[in-house]
Amino acid sequence: MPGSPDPTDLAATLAGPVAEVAPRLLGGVLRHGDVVARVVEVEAYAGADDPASHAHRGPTPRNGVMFGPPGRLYCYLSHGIHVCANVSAEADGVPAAVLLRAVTVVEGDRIVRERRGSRVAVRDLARGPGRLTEALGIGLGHDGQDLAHGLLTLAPAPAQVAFEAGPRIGVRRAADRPWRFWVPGTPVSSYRRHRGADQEW
DNA sequence: GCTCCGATTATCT
DNA sequence: GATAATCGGAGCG
Repeated sequence: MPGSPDPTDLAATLAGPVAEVAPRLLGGVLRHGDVVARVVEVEAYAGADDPASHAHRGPTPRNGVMFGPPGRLYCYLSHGIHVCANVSAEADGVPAAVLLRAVTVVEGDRIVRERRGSRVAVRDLARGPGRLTEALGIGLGHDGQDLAHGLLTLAPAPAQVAFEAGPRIGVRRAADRPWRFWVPGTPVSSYRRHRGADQEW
């Protein structure tokens, strides 16, 4: 169907410059089996021009998905223990990804509780990239998965939701680049500057 | 090989 | 607010 692009087409939604398309994922629906959650916080990571990005120095075995087509899941292990989940962006061959930092659980609360613990505060169920993947049951085995079909999917919101922007959390380089986006009034991470963060911009 | 160091989190003061 | 835990990658020689 020619004309205006389908806003619910994940790959088309993510095909543009990552800092522009990242906030479009806010309000989107992330689903893994019976667990459904709404995306409320993301960060944009680009390629050679973004020194904070894994793809900054070119492709490696780990970051390969960032160089592939948009709409795939890029999973990596952080600090030896935490899995972080990203969605690849920009055209096939151009490295970029959107880090999923926080979601709010819409359905499947019981399953999430089994994974995260019954005593965890509601606001901490999936606030933070490591907690998010634990809550959704996302692991390194999901690296490279197409999020348009299957058990694990991401459906963009039909229309852009209101959002705010600020610097990315915990990055040493390009520390002032305002590439974190979140939905006001939802539980998101509190900002932490990296110790000895570079000046840039 | 070998070293350095996190796109984090839980726990402490 | 500050810091330890923890280990796979990336960078370098």
